[in-house]
Parts: sequence; structure tokens; C-alpha cells
Amino acid sequence: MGIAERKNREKQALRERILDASRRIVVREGFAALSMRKIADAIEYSPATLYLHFENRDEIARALCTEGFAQLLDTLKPHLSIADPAERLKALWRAYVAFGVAHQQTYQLIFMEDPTYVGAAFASARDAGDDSGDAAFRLVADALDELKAQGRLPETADSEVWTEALWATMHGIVALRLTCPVFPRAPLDTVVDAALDAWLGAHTVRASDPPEPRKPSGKSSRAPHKRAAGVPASIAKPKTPHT
Amino acid sequence: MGIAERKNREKQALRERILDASRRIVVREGFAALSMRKIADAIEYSPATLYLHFENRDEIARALCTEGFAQLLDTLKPHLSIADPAERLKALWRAYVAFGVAHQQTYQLIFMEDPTYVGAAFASARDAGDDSGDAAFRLVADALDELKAQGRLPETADSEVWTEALWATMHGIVALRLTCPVFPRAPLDTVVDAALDAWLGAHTVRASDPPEPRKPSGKSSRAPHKRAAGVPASIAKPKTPHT
DNA sequence: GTCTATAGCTGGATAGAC
DNA sequence: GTCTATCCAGCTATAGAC
Repeated sequence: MGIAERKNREKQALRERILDASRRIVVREGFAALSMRKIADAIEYSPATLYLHFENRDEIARALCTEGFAQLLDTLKPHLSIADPAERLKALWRAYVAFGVAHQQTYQLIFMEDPTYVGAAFASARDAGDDSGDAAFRLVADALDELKAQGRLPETADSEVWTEALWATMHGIVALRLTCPVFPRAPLDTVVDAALDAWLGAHTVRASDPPEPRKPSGKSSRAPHKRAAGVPASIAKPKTPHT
Repeated sequence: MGIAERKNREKQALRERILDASRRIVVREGFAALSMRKIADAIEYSPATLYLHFENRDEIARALCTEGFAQLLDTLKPHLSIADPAERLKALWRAYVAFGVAHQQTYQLIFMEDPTYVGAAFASARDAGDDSGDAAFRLVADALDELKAQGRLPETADSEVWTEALWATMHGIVALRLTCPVFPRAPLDTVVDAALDAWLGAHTVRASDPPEPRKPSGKSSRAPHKRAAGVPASIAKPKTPHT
């Protein structure tokens, strides 16, 4: 069956060339500029040929999303080994923002273009046995749980909710940066770090601070909370139901 | 000059009809679906006529942005009279997010479409004597300063930076909501409130806490934002006693 | 001021020859 | 598998008649 295999390889190869060309176009000119004609030109095939490898333009777009999403996750991976959960989270989200800014068009394609694209990226990651989309979610939530266990986050913090909120924050920073010229006036890193500090505390690891004897009382024992070591009041304080 | 005035009025009226029709199209079908042909159809004029009132499609888009931006600011206005700065900020940002979700296409047009549009909205608000874009910025920053003065925010918090970070957070929530189907899993309000609590503290007013002595200079590194008497024209109700 | 008519372009997608 | 040729649709914008 050597012949069939070779043909298969060649087919795969062309598919790759199509995606390569598409990626280059998107990166250079943005997703709006991606047309079948342009791709065909770039790879020196006729437009009709593309349809033998992809059903339509959307399928190419989704393939690019999947790729880009995997690339993003790869970028984050190295930071997972950081022991301290707060530092780990900070490194992760800094890398996330850096990716978004460095790969504007890719980031935009994945998260800001067509709602079906993100879904596809998540789903196809799932299908690939590579549960990475949801896994990334869990990694953040787990780190938050670690922090909570160490008494460094309010007990009332729901790690699922916080995960989404953190994501929104970082996405917002990237998104505004890409589509809103008046943002930011401060250096981007400053804003990122301010946000991370607000969420996770401005502290470095406080080995000295013993995990606080958390009263299970839940209700705000309006504590003599020393606003310890740069921990923003907002975070250090237990949540009280607001009026 | 009654005749000239009537003609002028009629011209204005048609301009309005064009914008009305455009707005309806954008709201119903999204900005991408806005074409000169479609507008002309909707108002039962020929496409050519549109060019007598607007230079091109972009100018119509920018006009819609300006409108939408003003509408957004109007939505926020009522909350400016809230005395407690934390509560004021929470109300403002909740309203901001609510606007974004309720007027998806408008929000998207202003902040997520073309980078030049936001700029135009800000700028034309400025030209109208109505310094509202920047004013909104200042209102948030001022509220943060109040909080700081009351010792409810860490002294190291740069209110300019926090303003941008808060904006990014809320924008991220809206943006993800609009373009990312997997977000949020938790109810949207929950995420919004979690974010607001994280930034501003879950506390209600603590009258017992003595306002901390305020350092006049702070560490606001960037601009010499003097603007001392610069109370915003349109938005600034008698509120905000700023420093 | 308003219309008709149209130039001129870009695009997705397919039929049918080779 | 690949190409040529082509259909059809949509768009912006303008020229010139009325």
C-alpha cells in the first residue's frame, strides 16, 4: 500500500501548504483579508483546488483557530511548573497577554471574530484527546483553590467564577489594546500587573504568614485585618453580602 | 431666509432618516451587514443620494459610534450621584456591562470594530464641547481617589492605572460574552460582582475607619494631569468633590 | 436634489474538461 | 487531482440625465 500512503502524504502536505499560506495572510493582513482566491494565488494553485481539501472558507478559519489555540496553550505550558500558585497564575496570565499582543491577528481570529470559532477550537482540542481548553480552565481554578487553602484568598471566592473573571480581565486588556487606540495610556505591563495584584495580592510568597486561622463563621467577623503587606484591602477582606 | 432654513431642516431630516435606518440595520444584523444599498433601500432613496449627506460608509459608521457613545454615557449618568465612591463605581460598571449586553451591536461597533471609530467617538465628544469621553475617565479615577483617601484602597494604587484596569475588566466581560460562547458559565452578574468586589472591596461603607492622611503627590508617574478645575461638562453633575 | 445606470471591483463556490 | 471558465452575488462610488 505504498502508493496510497504516498498519495495520502501528498494530500496532507497540500493541506498544510494551504494552512501555511492562510496563516501568513491572516497574520499579515488580518482575517478579513483572507479569501480563497488569495490563498490559491499564494500557493500557486487554482481556487477550485482548495475545495478538495476544505469544505469552505470557514473550515479553513476554524483550522487556523485550532492551531492558534494550541500554540497559545503551548506558550502557557512552561509556567505551569511554578510552585507558588500566585506566581504561577501571574506568569500564566502575563504570558497570555503577551501572546495576544504578539500574535494580534491570531488572537483576534480565535477570540474576537466569530463566536463559532472559539467553540470549534475548544471542541477540537477536546476531540484530539487533548482536553486542553477545559484543562486550562481547571489549571487556573486549581491554582486559585491552592491559594484559598493557604488562606491567601477570601474563602468566599468561587474559583470557577474567579477563573472566568480573571480571564475576562486579561482578555479585556488584550482586546482593548487591539481595538481601542486610547488604551492604555499607562504601559501595558503596568496595567497587567495592577490587575494581577488586585486579584491575587501584591505579595510575594509569605512563608512567614501562617495560614490564617480561618473562622468557619463565614460571616464577616469584621476582623482586625491588618492590611498586610501590600495585600489590597479589597482582596484581603472577607466578602460581605452587599446591601 | 425662511426658505433656506426649511431646506436646511429638510436636509437635516434626511440625514437623520439615514442614521435611523443605519442604526436599525446595525442593531438587527450587525455592522458587517451595513451597506449603502441596504440603507438606501430602507429609506426608499437611491444609493447615490446617501453620498450627498455622508462622504462614505465610514462616516456613517462614525456617526453611529458617536451617537452610541453618547447613549452609553447617558446610561451611566444617573449613577453619578451615588455618594459612596465604591457603590458609585459598582453601579457605574454594572450599568456599563448591562449596556454592552443589551446593545450588543452598538457596543461592538464602538469598541470592537475599527480602532479609528473609538477614537472618533472620543474626539467628536470632545469637539462638541462635551468632553465626555475623557470626563468619564476622570470620574472613575476620582472615585478611586476618594476611596484611597478613605483608606479603602492601597495607597500604592495608581488611580489612572486602576481606571484602565477596571475598564479592561468590564470590557473583557462584555467582549467575551459577545464573542465567546463558552463564557460565562456562571451567571454574568455573578462574574461582574466578583470582579467589582475584587477591585473595590466587598465592604460597605466603613464610617469607623478614619480617612488616612492623604499624600498630595502620590506616585502617579505619568502625565501631569493638572486639569484641576476641569470638571467635565456634560456628565459631571454637581457630584464628585474632587481633591 | 434626486434619480438611473453603470463602472469596476472582490468575493464564494461549482461544472465540466483534462 | 487539478485546472479553466464561469456564474452569481455583493459591494462602493460616480457620471450624467432630469
